[in-house]
Amino acid sequence: MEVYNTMTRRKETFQPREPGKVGIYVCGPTTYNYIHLGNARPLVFFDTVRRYFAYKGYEVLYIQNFTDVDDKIINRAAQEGKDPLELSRTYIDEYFKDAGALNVRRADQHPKVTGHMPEIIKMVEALVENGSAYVVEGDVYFEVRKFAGYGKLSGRTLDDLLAGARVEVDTRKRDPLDFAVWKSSKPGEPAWDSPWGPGRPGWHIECSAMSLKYLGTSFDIHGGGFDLVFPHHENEIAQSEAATGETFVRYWLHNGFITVKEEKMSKSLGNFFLVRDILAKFPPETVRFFLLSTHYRSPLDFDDEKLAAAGRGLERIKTSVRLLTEALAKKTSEDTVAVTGDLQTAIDTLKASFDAAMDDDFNTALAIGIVFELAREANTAVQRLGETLARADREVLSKAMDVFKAFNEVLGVFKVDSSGNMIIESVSEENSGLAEKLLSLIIDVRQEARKKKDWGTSDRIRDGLKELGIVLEDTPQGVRWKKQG
RNA sequence: GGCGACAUAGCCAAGUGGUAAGGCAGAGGACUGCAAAUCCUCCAUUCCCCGGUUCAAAUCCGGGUGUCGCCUCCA
Repeated sequence: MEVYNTMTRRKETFQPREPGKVGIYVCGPTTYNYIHLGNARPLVFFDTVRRYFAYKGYEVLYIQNFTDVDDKIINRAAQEGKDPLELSRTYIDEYFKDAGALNVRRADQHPKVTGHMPEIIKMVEALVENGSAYVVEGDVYFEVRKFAGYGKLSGRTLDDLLAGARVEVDTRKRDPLDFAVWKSSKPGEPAWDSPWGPGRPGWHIECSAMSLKYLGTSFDIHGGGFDLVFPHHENEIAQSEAATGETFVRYWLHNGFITVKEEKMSKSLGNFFLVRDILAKFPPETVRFFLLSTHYRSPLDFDDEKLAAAGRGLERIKTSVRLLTEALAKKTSEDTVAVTGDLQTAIDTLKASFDAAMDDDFNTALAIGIVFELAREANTAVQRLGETLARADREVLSKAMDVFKAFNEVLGVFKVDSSGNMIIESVSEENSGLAEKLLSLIIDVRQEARKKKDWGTSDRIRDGLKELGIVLEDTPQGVRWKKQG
């Protein structure tokens, strides 16, 4: 398995710290707003990474934090006249709603800054004690010149960084690039007691303290968006390695940006789209599918048209799963002549290709191409079937279904019900019972009209239902209906 | 100013030396009462431009052009 490591800027063979196990830490959101699509990309991507490791048989420990104390939260709370900690609690709840809709599994732990003050303070103390950090009037700064490797992740030297620096001059700092690991608090701000007086952690230190707590030193994978490379991850490395004397992380993975009209989607540009607003217009499967349809390190341009095109593609895959389900519901015949031989041959090849694609730095775009090929092979096979199903064919089709399920286990596009089947219909409302009965009544009436070749009535019903989002398909086996994807 | 990434059909997109995956859209055909769905066929002699290396380059090297990003909060 090969992964692209930002630290070395090339693909490397993945070798876990401990065989058969993988520890992953992903930087989660600072909770002062609903998440936007740019935030959703790393969530969905790293959820897929985690799923793939599990699929490969690894024991995965997956940690994603919430930064729930921070200047941005404090400012936002002040604007709204709310308590900062209350504000972040609210957005953490909302985060889980959006992430859950996108079928992102909960991490094994979701540590919060507020729950880890002792660990953070202890780490700051260690940095002060060994001379990596210094105290000024209740603030504690990390001294970048004391850490020889500073800049190794972002590939820049201190002088490079200084040359273009737009940092405000703070005469209390020994170097303009020194950064706060502990900040003294102003009256009214959330504060915790520390050896340096009341204050709160600087940005960066929480991820170091929490990842080390749950994963230990030299853990396997640390992930996040490319914009975290500098300064966030660079500073995490400096702090962590200065404190522990050991390599912080083995592999650094960073996802590219979502763009809008080719420009980065970001809060400061104001061109962001909230996940919940997008979900009001598109099914969550489509959004997840769209996010995975491009390699994670490439930029992904968002607009409604592109999302709609992704949705139409996804419809093909849904249809194929539906056709397979219907075929498997047929009665078994004693026929010994199998007609699905080609599918049989294709399955193993496609499965191997899928794994190879994912093994190559999580190439979900290629992997999705393979899912489409499986769909075509399965559709072709299903088309050759008669009224009943030979045993051999049943075996092949159910194997094909299993492969679809395995692919979905990794990509996570469709939610899965309690018996492990993919949920491909977006129906299942509470009152769907009545709705379905009404629908089947209407379909019966239409069938009677069709028998009488009353095409006027028949088409009027079909067109009318289409306007309501119900698509009817007349097949030799009867009428099939589905909700418009 | 410093550093870096990318440039493949109408659109999206994979492909790091061996002769252009896949999807959307489009055209034709099979099937259908008509549709829809599905299947089949077609849709880049060519991968931003110019040089070079090589038997062979979208893929490597040099130069150019363009777009984007980081250096400040951001996923």
